[in-house]
Amino acid sequence: MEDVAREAKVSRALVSLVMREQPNVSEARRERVLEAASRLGYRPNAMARSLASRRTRTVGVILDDLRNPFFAEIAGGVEELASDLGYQLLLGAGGRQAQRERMALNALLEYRVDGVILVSPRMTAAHLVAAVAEVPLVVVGRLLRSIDADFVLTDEAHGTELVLEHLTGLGHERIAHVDGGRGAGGPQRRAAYLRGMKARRLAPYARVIPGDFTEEAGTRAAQELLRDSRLPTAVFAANDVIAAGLLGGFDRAGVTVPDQVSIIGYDNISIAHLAHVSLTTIDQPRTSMGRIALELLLDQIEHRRPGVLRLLEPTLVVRSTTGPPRG
Amino acid sequence: MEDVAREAKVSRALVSLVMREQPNVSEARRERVLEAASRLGYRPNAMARSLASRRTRTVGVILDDLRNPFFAEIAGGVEELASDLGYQLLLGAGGRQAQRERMALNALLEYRVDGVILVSPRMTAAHLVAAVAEVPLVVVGRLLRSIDADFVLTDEAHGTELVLEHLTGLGHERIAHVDGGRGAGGPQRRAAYLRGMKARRLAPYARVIPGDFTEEAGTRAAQELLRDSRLPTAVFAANDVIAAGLLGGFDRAGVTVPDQVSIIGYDNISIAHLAHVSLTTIDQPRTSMGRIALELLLDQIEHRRPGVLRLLEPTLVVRSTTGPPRG
DNA sequence: GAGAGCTGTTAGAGCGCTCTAAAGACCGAG
DNA sequence: CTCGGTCTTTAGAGCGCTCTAACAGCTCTC
Repeated sequence: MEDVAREAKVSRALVSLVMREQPNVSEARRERVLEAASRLGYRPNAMARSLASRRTRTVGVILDDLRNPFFAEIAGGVEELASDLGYQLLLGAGGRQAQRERMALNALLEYRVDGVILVSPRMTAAHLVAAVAEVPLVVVGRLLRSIDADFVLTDEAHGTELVLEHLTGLGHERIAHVDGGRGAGGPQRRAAYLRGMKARRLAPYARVIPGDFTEEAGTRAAQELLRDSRLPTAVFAANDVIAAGLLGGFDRAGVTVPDQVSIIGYDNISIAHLAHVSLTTIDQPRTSMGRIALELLLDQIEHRRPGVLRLLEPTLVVRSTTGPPRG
Repeated sequence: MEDVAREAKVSRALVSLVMREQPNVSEARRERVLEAASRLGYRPNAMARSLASRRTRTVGVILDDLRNPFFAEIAGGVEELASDLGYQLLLGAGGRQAQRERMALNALLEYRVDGVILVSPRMTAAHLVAAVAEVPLVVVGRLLRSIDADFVLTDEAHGTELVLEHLTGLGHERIAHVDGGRGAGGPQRRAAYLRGMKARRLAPYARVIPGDFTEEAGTRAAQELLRDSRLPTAVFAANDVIAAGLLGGFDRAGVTVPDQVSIIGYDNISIAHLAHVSLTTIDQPRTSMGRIALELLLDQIEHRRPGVLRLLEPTLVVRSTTGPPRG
């Protein structure tokens, strides 16, 4: 910067003003500075800028694992908007362990990110409270009323209702559910399923098969269901990956979908739309979730304010794995 | 830091030594400093540290799009190792546009990342040359002999040979190829396919259907093949997504896989292993590619040295979409 | 033509660290 | 007791920027 100032025969301060595109710089000098900068191949040092201005123009994102498309798609939404707005993304993965998650968060805080987006965090509420005291925070996919942060959620109850409406609309009554265990959304979907079945006077047909959001859980669930004398006419999987497992399990047993059993997933991850899978499912707008999370975060960075809850509506995507019941 | 020094009754310099875990600090003082730091909730400022030490302990990763599982999995590999080694990840996406890619790179350079990993970059060789002059660079999935950077590649020719060996081993001769256009790996796979067919005296049966690494390309290719009087007995898709499109297209036309036609993909992205898809394919070790890229980068950061080329071997994964030819 | 009120420019302190060089503490050897 | 050597600690100068306050040079008003 020193060199640019000398080259353009102005003060360092003026170079700074030009680089930050501040008003009240005469056109003549602005050009002289810009020209000198490009002649010298000057590249501003964001570290120094951050140190002096106490603003890094970076945001941190912490998620479970990039290899899980659900998380990658949320990160994709954040990235897209961030780069448009000139923010830089610092990424950390927690690998489903609260411990690693906290370490990743600490690392981000050392870099003085302007804000943090936590996607389905596993850490305890106490740790989240501590974090909120240090940095603007947006939590995606998990709600904690005790914490004054922003939350981005989809309406799991509504999504589950859409599932049940769709299936009962087709005439299904014996609807089983493969649940997702304690991961984000799992308990809510199970509870909403049980509530919905009861409300429809289908409680006697309700059946929850324990799972954990993995394909194997789906495969196992298919085997378990096949052991019974009579298959349910429809199965509601807690996510698409479980549904894919079910699809495979039934396929191998010669059970056709949707002729003998309907299958519906949740999330609408990219595999769901593949023509060959063509899974009926509930769409969670992952990219939007990421984008909205960042919007809230930046707003929070600008003006500290009470936490906000953004509830997004999931939608039903009907494809080929559901149809009317047979028998 | 000032406060910690005062609290522990030592100099700032000593606090710095302790925080960096340098040797030659007496046990007594080290503990006094550590205790003072935790009492004050001191968190080192990585920006200031980076500014003073001229090392940021961050690496930049630039890829097309996080929503593409192939890229997300490579990034996942980088992230995993980075967090183990105490490096922070700055992420940028180029969205398949050379222009955006360059902007993302510039942004990373302002943050003075210690090194950059470029995954299947689209920018011109000239821009890469310029980048290499400024920062240690590792390029994944693209080779440019004129550039003195590190490269991580898989052996596309070998992978394609594995495909042809597998198919001809099953007895196939009429093997078509749906190609990937100009994206990374596409031209290499097509060329190797044509070479391999010729070497096996199957050149008359060689047939390339133009595509572009998308599912639609696969669907269209299926339609095109179905218009012919006679189907090939096997189709080699330039990647798994194309293969999925083929699968769907044939499925809808009532053509069974692998009974009437075998299908083989490339990449082994996560959908490929799903029981219901069960795609025979070539595995590219994405996570390792990311990890190795980072290893090379860090090594390059330590000691500047001539560029290195790391060629990884792809492997064949036989699942259910290939079988012997019929008719 | 003096003062107020602009706009455009600058000096210089400071952001929170690292790093070099030098000083201080402590040891055994002479 | 002094000296050289090793180990530990410290002062202080940066790292490359921003930001405040002040200043210079205007125009406008009365």
